[in-house]
Amino acid sequence: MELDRLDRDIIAALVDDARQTYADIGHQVGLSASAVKRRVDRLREAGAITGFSARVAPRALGWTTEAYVELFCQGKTKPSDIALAVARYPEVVGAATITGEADALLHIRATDVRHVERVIERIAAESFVVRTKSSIVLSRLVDAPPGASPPEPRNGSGTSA
Amino acid sequence: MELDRLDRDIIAALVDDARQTYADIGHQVGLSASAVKRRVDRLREAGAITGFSARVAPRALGWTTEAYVELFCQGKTKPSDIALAVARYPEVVGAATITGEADALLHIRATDVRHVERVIERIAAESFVVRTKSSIVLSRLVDAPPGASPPEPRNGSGTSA
DNA sequence: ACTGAAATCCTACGACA
DNA sequence: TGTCGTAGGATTTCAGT
Repeated sequence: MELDRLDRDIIAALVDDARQTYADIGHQVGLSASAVKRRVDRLREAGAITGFSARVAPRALGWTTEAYVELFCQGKTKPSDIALAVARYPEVVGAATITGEADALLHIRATDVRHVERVIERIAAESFVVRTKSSIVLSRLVDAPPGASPPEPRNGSGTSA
Repeated sequence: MELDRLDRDIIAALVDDARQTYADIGHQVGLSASAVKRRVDRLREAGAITGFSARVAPRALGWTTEAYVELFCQGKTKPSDIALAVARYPEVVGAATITGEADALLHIRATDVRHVERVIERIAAESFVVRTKSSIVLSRLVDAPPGASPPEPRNGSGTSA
């Protein structure tokens, strides 16, 4: 699907605040309320906007600790095997297969360091896991909503500075 | 602040769909619409809910490639230095200082591998950066909304399986 | 075909019990 | 906390460009 700058502006506005009125968004991007709604509906149908979600402070819910865990797996472990296994852990909030020495990288949220340890212990016990290498997060520096900025790969890197 | 199960259920409902009506949420958790609104207002004021955001499919916006980059910094680099530096890059959607060999881990989203390369090149040129070690994401396995699940560290790890 | 405007329905929000 | 009443937004329809 093709997105013009109006669509991008609307998405940016909705990422910033998903409960804004269509009139407000229209005022920001220079459109009428119904025009905005039409485009939003189209963006949802096209799959560009997958839904609307509350932004939650993990700390307020008790998730005070996070960690990244590299997974080293047996020879021919399928990504889907890893996906199925780690999806069972609510503490695993992110996972991806990656290039490099490790096969996968997990992002874990837990209530404390002891909790992290328990989860890693369990994951390390999965049949396909050979070894793990974990890093506890000391302080989070950036936590940006995904896709808030426009990807215009004209010449530079997208950064004006 | 203290959160009871009703609050958690409301948050879960809002994470699932932030544009639900208060009446719908109330129906799910067993409360009236205005009671739900009162709690939501309280949760926002307390900082448990920080806002409402549209969930966007990065691919639809052109972010087809992501990578994780470990940063090795000079002796006494402050976390705030790293934060200020990487915050200038819209491609850096996540960053944290971590334990282990590396000092920080960056999460980067870009339009293609070439774009990733350019960003890493620039970040590597930052004064405090000694070395970088990057991993391109092959496939994303899990991408959970933060804090969707309840942290009840009773005995196990939170996982029933 | 896409936009702006009007009409109807429904939700949010405050007051009261 | 639940119920009620009102103001305002959401959604549909219609006309214009």
